Amino acid sequence: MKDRSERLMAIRRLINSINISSQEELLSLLEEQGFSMTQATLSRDLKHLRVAKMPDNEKGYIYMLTERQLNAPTENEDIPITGFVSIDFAQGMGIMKTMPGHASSIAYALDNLNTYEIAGTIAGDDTILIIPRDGVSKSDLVRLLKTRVPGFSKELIN
Amino acid sequence: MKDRSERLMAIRRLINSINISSQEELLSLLEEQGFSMTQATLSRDLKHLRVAKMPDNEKGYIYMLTERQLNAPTENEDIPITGFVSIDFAQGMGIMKTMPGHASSIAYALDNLNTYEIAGTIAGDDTILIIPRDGVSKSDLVRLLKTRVPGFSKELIN
DNA sequence: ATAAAAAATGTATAAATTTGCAATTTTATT
DNA sequence: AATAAAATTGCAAATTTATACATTTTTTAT
Repeated sequence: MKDRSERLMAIRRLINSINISSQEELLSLLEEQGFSMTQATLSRDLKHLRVAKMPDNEKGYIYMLTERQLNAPTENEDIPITGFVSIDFAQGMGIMKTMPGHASSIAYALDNLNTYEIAGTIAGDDTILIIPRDGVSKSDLVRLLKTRVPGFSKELIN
Repeated sequence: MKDRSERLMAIRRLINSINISSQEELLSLLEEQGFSMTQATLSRDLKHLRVAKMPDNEKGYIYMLTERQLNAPTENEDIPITGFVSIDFAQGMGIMKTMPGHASSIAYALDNLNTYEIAGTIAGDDTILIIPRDGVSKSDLVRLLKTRVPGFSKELIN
């Protein structure tokens, strides 16, 4: 069985690319991709991802990613980020190490995720300070990264 | 009993100002305001208004106006429009008569409703051509105006 | 004004979604 | 590695929402 973060990422992708009108429908799609779970878990996942359900002319009701809606102009795809080395946590903040010179481009990509959890970032040359919003825990942040950043894995966490 | 358009407008206002998590809850609020209806009708109203339900940290789930979300930068309040005289329909389009010189400001306000139904407007001096999107009927348009434009009443329709 | 057509609504029910609880799995700590 | 703490999940039940159908109301056309 694949892991939860992969599943959350898959859910985002599906909702972004297909108009889906029920959890049962989404569940089938996920099962086709090798995920195994119950509808109850899916309900919790959708809540976690802040997925909204809205009326739609064609399909009656469809699921939508809400971060995207909130930032209409910019496309909000999962941004490919390369060059990070590791991440650490201290003082309630994330300290991400990158390859030399890569910090600002990665920080830019992180900013563009336009996610609730990250209040802001500050980039030097090979280090990024990630400032989480109040109430956001280390594990929230880790989960976010695993969910939104392809290639991000737990091996990078110190 | 008040009429449907008033009710739709009231629903918009409530959803905009309060975080509401269920139709039953909204139903009570509406009843306090003198509306009388069943949950089934409310469900249909919400679908009609394209109201989405999305996860929320505080209340679990809340209803949201989706037009607003889609146009984050501009606030999307009901815009007070004064100076219109009457509206007519021909060739599938709306022809709105206004007081002299008022056409362009009203057209501007209409554009800023950012509503699905209206594809665009063209304003002269005292006449506005309202071009509905394909598939939008005269009554859809009338309902929209009654719903979004305070003071708009059926007496103005020719 | 009357008939025909379209729209709106309630009732009852079906469908969809959320959640409490207990159990399992994962993560952190000593 | 062992234990404690936290997170994830399934199951079943409760809650919430949508809708088929019949009926009433409103609109449109004659």
